[in-house]
Amino acid sequence: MKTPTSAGRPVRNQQERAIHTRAQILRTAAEMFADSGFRQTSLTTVAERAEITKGAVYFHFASKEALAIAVVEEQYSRWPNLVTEVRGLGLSPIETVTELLDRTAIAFRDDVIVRGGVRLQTERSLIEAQLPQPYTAWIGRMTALLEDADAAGQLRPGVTPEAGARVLVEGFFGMQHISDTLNGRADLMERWGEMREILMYAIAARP
Amino acid sequence: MKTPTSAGRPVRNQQERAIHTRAQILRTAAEMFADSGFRQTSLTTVAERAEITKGAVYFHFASKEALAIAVVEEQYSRWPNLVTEVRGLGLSPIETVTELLDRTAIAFRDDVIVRGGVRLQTERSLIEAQLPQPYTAWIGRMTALLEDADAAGQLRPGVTPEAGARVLVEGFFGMQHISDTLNGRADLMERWGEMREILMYAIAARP
Amino acid sequence: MKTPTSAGRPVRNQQERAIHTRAQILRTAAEMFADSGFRQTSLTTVAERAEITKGAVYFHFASKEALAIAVVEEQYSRWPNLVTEVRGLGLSPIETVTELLDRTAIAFRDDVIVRGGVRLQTERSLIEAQLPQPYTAWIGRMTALLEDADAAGQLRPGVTPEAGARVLVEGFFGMQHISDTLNGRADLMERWGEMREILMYAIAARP
Amino acid sequence: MKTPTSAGRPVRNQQERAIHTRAQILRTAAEMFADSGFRQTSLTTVAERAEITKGAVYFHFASKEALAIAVVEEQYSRWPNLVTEVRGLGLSPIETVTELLDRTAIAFRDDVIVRGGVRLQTERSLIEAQLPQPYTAWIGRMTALLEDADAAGQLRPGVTPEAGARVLVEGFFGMQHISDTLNGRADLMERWGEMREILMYAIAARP
DNA sequence: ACGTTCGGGACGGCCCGTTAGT
DNA sequence: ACTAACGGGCCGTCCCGAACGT
Repeated sequence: MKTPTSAGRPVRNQQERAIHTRAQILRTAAEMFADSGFRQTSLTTVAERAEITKGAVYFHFASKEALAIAVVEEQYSRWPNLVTEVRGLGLSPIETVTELLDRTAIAFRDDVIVRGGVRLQTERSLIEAQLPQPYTAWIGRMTALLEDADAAGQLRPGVTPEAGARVLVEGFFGMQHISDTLNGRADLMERWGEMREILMYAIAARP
Repeated sequence: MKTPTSAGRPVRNQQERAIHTRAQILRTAAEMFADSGFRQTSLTTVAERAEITKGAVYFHFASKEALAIAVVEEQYSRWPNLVTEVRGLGLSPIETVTELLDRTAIAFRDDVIVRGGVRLQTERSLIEAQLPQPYTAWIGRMTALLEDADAAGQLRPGVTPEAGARVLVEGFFGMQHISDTLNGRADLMERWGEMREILMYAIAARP
Repeated sequence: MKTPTSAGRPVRNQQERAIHTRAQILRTAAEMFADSGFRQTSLTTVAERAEITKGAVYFHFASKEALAIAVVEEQYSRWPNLVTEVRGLGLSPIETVTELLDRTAIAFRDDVIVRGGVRLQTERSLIEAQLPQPYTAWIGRMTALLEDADAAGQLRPGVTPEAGARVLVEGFFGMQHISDTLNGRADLMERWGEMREILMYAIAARP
Repeated sequence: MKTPTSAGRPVRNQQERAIHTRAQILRTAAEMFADSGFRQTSLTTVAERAEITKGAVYFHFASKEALAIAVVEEQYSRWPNLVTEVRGLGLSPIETVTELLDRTAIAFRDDVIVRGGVRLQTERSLIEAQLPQPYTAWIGRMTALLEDADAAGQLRPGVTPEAGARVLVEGFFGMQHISDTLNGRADLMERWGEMREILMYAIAARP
C-alpha cells in the first residue's frame, strides 16, 4: 500500500504517491478552512499538518485560491450523485425532498470536505478567485423537486415552488450554522428534525 | 498626512471631538467588518477611511479585538430597546413577534453597526477576545414571547415555544445571510416576507 | 501636609506639589532605567507607575533624553559631597581611598538614583543626548588621592597614581556589575571586600 | 530591491550560499548588537546591511531572540578551544592564566562575534530568551587554573582560588568595558597590561 | 514528474515619543 | 497639568518564486 522508500526503488508509480499527496493536501486544507476560514489558514501550517513542504503544495496547486477552489468543487461534486441516488428510491416528491435533506444534514455533520467547502462559500466575498455561486444550485434542485410535488398535488395551496425552495435552503443553512456555533454541530440532526417538521407542515399539502 | 481637524466643522471642544472621533472609528470599523470580516479588515485601512491616524485608533481602542467587541456590544445594546418599544404597542403576542422581526429585518438591512456586529458574531471562533454568545439572547426573547402566545392559545398544538423560537431565529438568520450573499440584502424584506408567511403558518394556531 | 483639593483653594503652594511630582517622576524613572535600560523604559509606563499622566511628565521634562540626563546629573551631584565628607574624617590618604570606596559601594547597592544613573552611563552610546563622560571624574578623584598617598610614601614602588586609579575604578565597576548580574547585588559588599583586599595589597606600600 | 545573488560570485550551489548567508547575518547582527545593543538593533537594518531581505533572516533564525542566542553561543564556543590550546603550551599554572587572559583580551578587541556576545550578555535581563548565565563559566575555568597554581605553591598565602578567580574576571570585565567606553577599545591591551600587573602581584606567590 | 531549500517583498498589529489645544 | 491625536518604526509572518536535486 505504501510506496517503499527504501533502496531498489521500484517506484513504479510516483503517480500513485502524487495522487495520495494531493488528496492529503486537499483534506488537510479542507479541515483548516472549515475550522479557521480562508485567510486564517496559512499554507505553512497546511503543509506542516500534511507532513510535506510548502513547495509540494505549490506543485499541486498554483495558489492558495486554487486550493480553495479545489475544495469547493470537490464538495460541489457530491450533490448531483446524492440527488440521483435518492431519486432512485422511488419515493413521492415530498418524501424525496425530505430524504435528500436528511442525508445532506448527515454530510454537513460528518464530511470534512463539505464542511470546508461550506465555510469557504460563506467567505466567498473575500477570496479573490471566482468561486461558483453558492445556494443557487441547491435552490434550483429544490425548486425542481417542489414542482414535481406541485404537479402531484402535494404542495399546499399558496406556496410556490420557488418560495418553498428558498425557504427550505435558508432554513437549512441557518439551522446548520447556529448548531455549529452553539454546539459544534453535535445537535445538528435534532435541530434539523425540528426545523423539518415546521417547514414541511407549512409547505406540504394536508393529505 | 491628513489634517482632519482643519476644514469642516469647527469642533467646539476636545471632548466633543473625541466623542465624534470615537463614533467615526466605530462606524467605519463596523462597515469594514461587515464587508470583509475581522482578519481582512486592517486597522491601517480603517484609520485611512475614518480620516485619522492609527495612533488615534489606538488611543480610543486598546486593540483590534477591543474594537470588534465595541462594535458587537453597540449592536447588542439595540435590541432590548426595540423589544420594549414593540411591546408597548399593545399587540397580541403573535403580532408582537411579527412586528419585532419585521423591524429587526429593517435594522439588518440599514444599520451598519448591526451588520458589522452580525458578521463578527459569525466569525466568533477566530477572534481571540471573548465575544458574548450570539443567538441565545434572541432565542430567549423569542421563547418568552411564544410562551405568552401559548398562554393566549395562539400557538399551534404540537409546537413548543422553545422549538418555535429556535426555528424562527435559525430561519431569520439563514434568510438574511443568503440574501446578503446573493443580492447584497437588496431583496431582504421580500425574502423575509416569504419566510415569515411559511414559519408563522406553521407556528401560529389557526384562528 | 496634603494640599486640600476641596473648594476654597488655599492652594498656597502648587509649587510644593510640583516639586514633589518632579521628584516622584525622577525616582520612578531611575528605577526603571536601572532595571530595564533606556530604550526599554517607556514613558507611558513611567507615568503609570508614578501615578500621573504622560502630559505631566512632559511638563517637567522636555523629552525622554532630558529625563535621563536629569537622573544622571542627580547621581553625579552625590559624589563631591561624599568626597569632602570623607576627607573631613582626618584619615591617611590610603585609608581615605578605602573609606570612600566602601561608602560608594553602599550607595551602589541602596540608592536608586545611583543605580539608574550607572545603568544609563553604561548605555551612553545609544542615548542621543550628551551625557557627561563617565568614569573620568572618578579616575581623576582617585588619582588625586593616590598622589597624596604617594607623597606620603604610601604607594608601592612601581605603581603610578594614574595606573592605580584606573585599576581601582575598573575593578570596582566590574565587581559591581557582575554582582548585579549574578546576585542582584545581594553580595555586593562581600565581593567588594574581596576585591579591595587584593587591589590594596598591590597598590599600597608595605608598612 | 537588491538582487544580491546576481553579480559577484557565481554561487556554486544552494547549500554553500545558505551557509554563507547565515554566517553573513550572524556577523552583521553581532556587529550591530555590539554597537547598539539588542533592542536598538532592528532586524530591518540587519537585513539591509547584510544585503538580504528580512524574509531571509527569518528563514535562518526564527526570531530576533533566536538570533541573539546564536551569537552568544557562537561566542561561547570559542573559549574551550582557546583553553585547551593554551594548556597545551606546557606553561606553569600562573603563566597559563596570564597567557589565556592575554589571548582573551585580543579576542575582545578584534573578534566581532565576541564583542556582540559580550554586549548581549550585558543586556541579558532584557532579552526574553534564556541566555546561558555569563561569567560563571569563566570564573569556573579560572578557579580550576588557580587550584593548580595553589597545588604548585604558586598562590600567595591568604588568597583562595575562588576569590582570585572572581577578582580576575571582575577586573578583566571592568577594564574591557571602560576601555570600550572611553577609547573604543583602542587602548585595551595597554589597560590590560596595567590591570594584569597589579592583580598578578597580589595573587601570585613571590618566587 | 515530484519535491525541497532558500529567499523576496509586503503589510499587519502594536506601541512609542511627542505635540496641540485646552 | 491633562486629553486627544499624530506619525513613524518594529517584529513577525505570510504568500509566493527561482534554483536546485532526484
